[in-house]
Amino acid sequence: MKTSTMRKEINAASAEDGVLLPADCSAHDLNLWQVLQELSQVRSDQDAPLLSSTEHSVPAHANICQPAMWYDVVPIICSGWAMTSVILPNGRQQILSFLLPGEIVSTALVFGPTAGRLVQSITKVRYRAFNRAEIKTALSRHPELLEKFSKVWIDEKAEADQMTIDLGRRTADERLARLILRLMKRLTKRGLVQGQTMEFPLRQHQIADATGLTPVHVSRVLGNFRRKGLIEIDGRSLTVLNATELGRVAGQ
Amino acid sequence: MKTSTMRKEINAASAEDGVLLPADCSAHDLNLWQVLQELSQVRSDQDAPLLSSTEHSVPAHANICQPAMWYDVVPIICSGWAMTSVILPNGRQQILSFLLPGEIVSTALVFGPTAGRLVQSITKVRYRAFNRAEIKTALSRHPELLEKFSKVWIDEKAEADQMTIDLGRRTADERLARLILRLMKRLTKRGLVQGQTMEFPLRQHQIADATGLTPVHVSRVLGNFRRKGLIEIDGRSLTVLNATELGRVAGQ
DNA sequence: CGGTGTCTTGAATACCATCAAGTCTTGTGG
DNA sequence: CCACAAGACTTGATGGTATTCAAGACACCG
Repeated sequence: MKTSTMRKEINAASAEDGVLLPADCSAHDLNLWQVLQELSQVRSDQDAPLLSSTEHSVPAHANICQPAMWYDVVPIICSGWAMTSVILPNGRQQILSFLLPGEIVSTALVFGPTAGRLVQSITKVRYRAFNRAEIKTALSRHPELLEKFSKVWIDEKAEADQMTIDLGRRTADERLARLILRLMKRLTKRGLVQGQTMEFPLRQHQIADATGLTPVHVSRVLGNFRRKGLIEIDGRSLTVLNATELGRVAGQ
Repeated sequence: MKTSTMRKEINAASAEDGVLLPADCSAHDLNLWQVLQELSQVRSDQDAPLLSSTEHSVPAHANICQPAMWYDVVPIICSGWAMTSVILPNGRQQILSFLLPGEIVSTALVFGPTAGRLVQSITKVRYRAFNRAEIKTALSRHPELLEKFSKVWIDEKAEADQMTIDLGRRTADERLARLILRLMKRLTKRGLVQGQTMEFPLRQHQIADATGLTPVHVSRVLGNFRRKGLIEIDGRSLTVLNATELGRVAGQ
């Protein structure tokens, strides 16, 4: 639960800038933002920042990183939704993860470039690009940063495992119910859920590419959910009307 | 096709100990074994080893780690095949990864226990259990160890991503062809493939649980592969007879 | 105002699952 | 050593879930 003052901040912020972290990304410790932010302000003897970074802003549906050019850069989402995906030669696409405010594109990216991955914005996105080499050296010098990274890594791995389980062993109904519930959980941690309502900027074809289904079938299943009174989708926001039943569909 | 001498070597090695790394796990640098091995032998001033570890041996189809007890231990496979999986309440099972000689169960395990995962041996397995706290401190003190870990981490992530793509966007034929080719690639790196033949101790129901299919359908597809002259399965070893065509089925 | 992208709905089809029976192997105890 | 049970694999018949193809409604945008 959160106070009404917080709600106001979020609404004010999202009005012009899409989804924002409260207090502009730095007021919680669930992600790397805080630590990196602090380290960016620590200065060495020569008065140079320990970690340099540049801020970028891209519109919705733009590329943040392309398969071809994998610079020496580690982007962290500041506001908005993004996603990482792979496009197969035959045109099929698989979304590997959705990236929410405060999340790093991939912890593996800190240690080396990744080939073939596409990182795209879903909403308008602001992100901060750190230098890989700098993060690497900071990581071996600051144990608390490594500690923080390992936590993110564990979360990332857990998410990936859930994805694998969903795709391998669950029905379409279960996958969609779980996607909704897991996104809500992640957004809740970041203070981005109001009651049972959250921003939900995903197109159905993106949901399909994340759950291994077709857009047509996603439409059918979500239609059923709506008719059964489980959820309500209104514009670009989603409300869970019957959380217990939705949890039952998701398999507890 | 395989020569008779090659087959003999494999058989000789596997006769008593299952699949072994050449020179007992320490002769290559693709995994953590080498580094951890060396660190185990480095001794501090008090003459205590830097990293302590205990060696274990379990028969085929035994539990190495259970969901309930996730000790402060990080196991690394020394010889044999193992797997990590999750069992859902309704009895369905999803295998998250196969573990080959030299591989760590999960890099995330170094930083904290993981709930709900099952690690089981497939063949007879020898593994070495390291202490988590010791690895953690060693990791922050020895940059080359962190460097090595990050490489393993990247590989692990790449494997997990491929798994997701396979389950989400590929047909049964593609999944099975790719599983075979990727296992062969990993075994080749470890010097465990002779020509086109490798040890292949997987049961079809395990292949099914890894690829999100049913055992029945795995049987059909593998039967087709055999009839088309793509592979040959003989006892517990697999030979790729037509690598180019199998690659084509896998989608390049 | 046409064009494009998104979503919905219907009908037919494909892929894989389920059910079921049977063979063969493996292991175990009499 | 053989008999028997249990597990592993194969194959056929049938069914269900999700895909594919197709058409139409609706909103948004230049």
